[in-house]
Amino acid sequence: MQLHEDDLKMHLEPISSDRMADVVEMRLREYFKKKSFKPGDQLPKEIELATALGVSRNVLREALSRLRMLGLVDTRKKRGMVLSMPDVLGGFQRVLDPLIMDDDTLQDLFELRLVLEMGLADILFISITDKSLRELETIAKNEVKGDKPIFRIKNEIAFHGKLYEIAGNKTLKRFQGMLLPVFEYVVRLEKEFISGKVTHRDLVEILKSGTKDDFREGMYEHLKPHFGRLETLKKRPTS
Amino acid sequence: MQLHEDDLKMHLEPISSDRMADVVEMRLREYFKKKSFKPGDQLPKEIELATALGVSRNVLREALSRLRMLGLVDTRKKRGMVLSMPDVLGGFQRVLDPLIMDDDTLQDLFELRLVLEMGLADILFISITDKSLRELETIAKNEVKGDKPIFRIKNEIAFHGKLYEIAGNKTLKRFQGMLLPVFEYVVRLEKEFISGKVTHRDLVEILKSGTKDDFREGMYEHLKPHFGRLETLKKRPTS
DNA sequence: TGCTTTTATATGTCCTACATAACAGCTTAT
DNA sequence: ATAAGCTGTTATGTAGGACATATAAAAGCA
Repeated sequence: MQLHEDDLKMHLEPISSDRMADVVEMRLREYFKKKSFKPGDQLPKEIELATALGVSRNVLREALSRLRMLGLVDTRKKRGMVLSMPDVLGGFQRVLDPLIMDDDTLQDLFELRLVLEMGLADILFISITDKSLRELETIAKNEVKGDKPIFRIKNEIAFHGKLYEIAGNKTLKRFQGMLLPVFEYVVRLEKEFISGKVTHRDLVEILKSGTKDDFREGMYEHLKPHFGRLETLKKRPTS
Repeated sequence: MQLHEDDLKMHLEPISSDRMADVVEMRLREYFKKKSFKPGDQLPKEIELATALGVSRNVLREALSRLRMLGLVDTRKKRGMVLSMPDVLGGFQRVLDPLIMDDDTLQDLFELRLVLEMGLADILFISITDKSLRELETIAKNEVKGDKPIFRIKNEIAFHGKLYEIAGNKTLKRFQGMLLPVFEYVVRLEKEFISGKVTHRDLVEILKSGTKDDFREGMYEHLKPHFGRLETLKKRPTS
């Protein structure tokens, strides 16, 4: 039944949600694509677009405002509009508030973080250098111990963020940084934080002299409490 | 010189990009948070918000249009506005066009997909059942062989998508589905596609009787050409 | 009480007007 | 002749009013 519903949603989009701005936004995006505009290219003026689409400048501007928000178009007075390179994570960031997400999505993002951490190993081992390893070690050794959540979050962001940085992937680093608060939120919902047996310092040691598989195993142990939680959750049919 | 520029960017944010709609959007989001509105809660009327913020209804509506796009607010005539649960991936999806991304981001997303595939193993092994394994096998066995890219993409989406489905993570499945076209775009840019030695059917066999580590190794081999490409890319300083 | 009609109201759309920034072309001073 | 300054043009940014439309709530009716 659930699958059937999803299938319906996939093929049958809700008909005209009655908002012109929605349609205009879509049409504009299609237009840009069809004309294969590239970043930097000049776009027609507002009035031209509005009349061409048969809507008021007002509605057009509502749609443009969206595209501007996403960084897809850039507008300056007199100079007109140009297509530009959007920030891929911008739209994601604006919506990532744990308080306004449904539980399933919250759970999905929780798992997403685990997937990222576990999957990072391969790229990490390709990119790591002695220098970056030393920097990581410094971070791990400077960690402030204490039960206070603020410290733990700071440590987590610093250490794991550094891992992504070493992997040389700015987008991934930002992504993970955005995901962490959600992750912490879920953890705190459930129960008191139980730390894994493998610490950040242990992970550094593994990186120094261990293999890729060792690291994966270490990371798994580091995240073990969370995986444990998953196991009890996934086995029994949710909702 | 490049580093100097980055340093400047870090400390000197561009001053007020001058658009009221940007400010209003931010202020509204702050307001919702401060009042700790939850999905379903009624929001003030447009006019009230506009006068409170000291802007025209026009500007306010531009900001609201953005929030509506993200699914953050829902508006109906007469009924007013209510806060609602946004689609976390909606904003991401709207921006995911390989043609308008810079090369670094493209590369980052390419790697992201690899990370996801490699990191999925743990959750996969927690969630997999006999039934889903049979379904996966059916997909792998029905694959149409042929050099045509269309078939390859379809197979990839079907098979790997099923993996995420088995993992029981709808968000992740959607996410991966959105990432795949970007991935394929990068692959096709580089050179002719070289298939890994481990096929989808092999992966199914591993899932049947192998361990988690076996599966990871298999997946790595399946994606080997891409990892190989990464290695040559990451070793030499990129730009 | 239960159904229908009316009314009030908040959003959706359009229009006009003017402010503002930036470019282009001209003028002027050295 | 070149550089500096002035001026008009132009496209976006903002404001405010007007009306359409859907719909919740109230009033009217059986």
